[in-house]
Amino acid sequence: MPEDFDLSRFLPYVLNQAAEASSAGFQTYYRQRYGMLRTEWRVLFHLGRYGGMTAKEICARASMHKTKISRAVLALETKRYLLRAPQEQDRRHETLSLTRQGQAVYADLVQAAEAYDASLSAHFSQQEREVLNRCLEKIAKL
Amino acid sequence: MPEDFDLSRFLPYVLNQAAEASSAGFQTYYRQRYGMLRTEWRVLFHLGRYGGMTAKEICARASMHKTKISRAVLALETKRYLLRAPQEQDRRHETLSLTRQGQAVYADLVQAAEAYDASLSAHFSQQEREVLNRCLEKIAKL
DNA sequence: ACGTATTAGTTGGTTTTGTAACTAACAACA
DNA sequence: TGTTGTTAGTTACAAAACCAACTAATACGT
Repeated sequence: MPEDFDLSRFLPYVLNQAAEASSAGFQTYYRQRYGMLRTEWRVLFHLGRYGGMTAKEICARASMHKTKISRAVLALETKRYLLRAPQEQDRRHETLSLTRQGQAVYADLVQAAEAYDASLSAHFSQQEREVLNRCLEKIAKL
Repeated sequence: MPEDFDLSRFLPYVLNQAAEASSAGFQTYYRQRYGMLRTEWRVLFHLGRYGGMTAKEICARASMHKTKISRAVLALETKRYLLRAPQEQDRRHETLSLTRQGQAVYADLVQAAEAYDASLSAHFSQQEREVLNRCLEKIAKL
């Protein structure tokens, strides 16, 4: 029985392979160009897209652990891509927001991401792309 | 323009989220039960499924770096799940193969993987499952 | 007001990964 | 044979991820 188990049909395996392969190209871009890590561009994108929010909110949205976020925020702050502003009514919360420079980097990365995604999508039909997205979102929310 | 970029449509991002989410359940199983790491079960599965082969061949098939393999092989050897046999005509190559115990673990993990995959697949139609697999394999080979 | 419990975020120490340099075995060709 | 080049696999060191304990601010019950 075990003989016919096929790794290439085991969803967690294939998903990981695909995720790694698909990340490689974009990673090269933000690493070489801005010396950024995966967690860093993710935080940057959340702030760029949805505006100022706290680290906690990014945790929830991106489902990343708070220590990852904490370090990514520090790195982005050091690069002067974001600012922290402790909230008045509760100084434990700090609202994070992008600086001008951070916004510029975000804008550049967005266009790179769009171009990259387009080059990936070119391999699929409209319908495949829809099924793919629907399924992946469903899995991500498990 | 950057305002309408949607992370949840950026393939590398969603793929990573999905990959992580889908791996979690199975990971719990092999970690708790056998103290294994991701690279370790992958090596174990390659040997279990395709029989004895060298580290190099596993590298190629699984597209993992040789140092990862090297460490996983050491770990599996220490657990007495596999044996090394240097080839006579070229002692640089060593053929790796599972011990009885390794085969037993493999068999157990295969059934766990099958059950787990089935529980994931339950969320999708036959057709979705096919599209998904086809697309993922294509991406993995990029 | 005071002690206890929560919550946002950080820090420290260990584990895991990544990268580059290394060793050992072989090949090829003068 | 000896020199140079390649290849399989390992090791050492640096970068990054993981987890648990921590700090500081607030809330809540008494």
